[in-house]
Amino acid sequence: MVTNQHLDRTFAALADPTRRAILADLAERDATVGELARPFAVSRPAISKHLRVLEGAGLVRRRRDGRLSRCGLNAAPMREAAEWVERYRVFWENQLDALSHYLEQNPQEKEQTR
Amino acid sequence: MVTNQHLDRTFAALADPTRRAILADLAERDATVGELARPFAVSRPAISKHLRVLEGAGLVRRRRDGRLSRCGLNAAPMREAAEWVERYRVFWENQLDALSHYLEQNPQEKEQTR
DNA sequence: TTGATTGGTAACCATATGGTTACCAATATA
DNA sequence: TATATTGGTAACCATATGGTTACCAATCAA
Repeated sequence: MVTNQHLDRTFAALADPTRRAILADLAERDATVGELARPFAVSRPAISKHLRVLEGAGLVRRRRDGRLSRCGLNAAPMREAAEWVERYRVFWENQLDALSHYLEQNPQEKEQTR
Repeated sequence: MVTNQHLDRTFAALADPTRRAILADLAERDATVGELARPFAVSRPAISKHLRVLEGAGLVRRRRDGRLSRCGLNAAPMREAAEWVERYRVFWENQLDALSHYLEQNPQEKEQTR
């Protein structure tokens, strides 16, 4: 496998609803871990783990500020994920189930891979 | 949690490199399970499991044709995923990441090294 | 009809994930 | 200084994931 672990981690991070909600929060303002945890019915260690996953994917940056941990969004890794998915847009827009149709229109793009 | 299980399953399906490679294959042509398994150094049951995950996410359709199982791409579920990620484009395009956010709100700390 | 091909299921294994409670370290504050 | 707040770690648990081998059912072909 040619593993693109960046992409693995980004998609995996986005696969959890709590983590997507955390990212949505951070898109509006930086926040402390406590502020991020408040809306959720889970313990702080659980949020801490989610933040570690998000940090591992590079989507969140944490910096200690006194006893507070301030978190901020870093959307940069999403770019690659967006680009990966974008290549399939032609399929969902034109109801093309297989590339036979696609190749009729774009024979030069045959080498497209992950 | 407001769980969007569609999105959960789509992102989770995309988080595995073998599954992304299968989708890339299917973007070029419909294929049987055996054809899909050939490039990979894993057993057919493993591919079968990956296909079940992809089917569960609605990304692959399987239909039995004699003793062959023909698989086809259905990119439709990627649309929602693409839309979700798209909302963050402004962040990765304008470098509105955690650090610049933070510095906008805390200009006195600009001279700190990282 | 016999045998090879295709692909699915069963059972199992190791590891990862997402959650918990209990506790600890550091920091701010009365 | 004593205490409350913040958030991290440790240990544990249940379940999911990704892989294996062994086997089975169906179908195609000699």
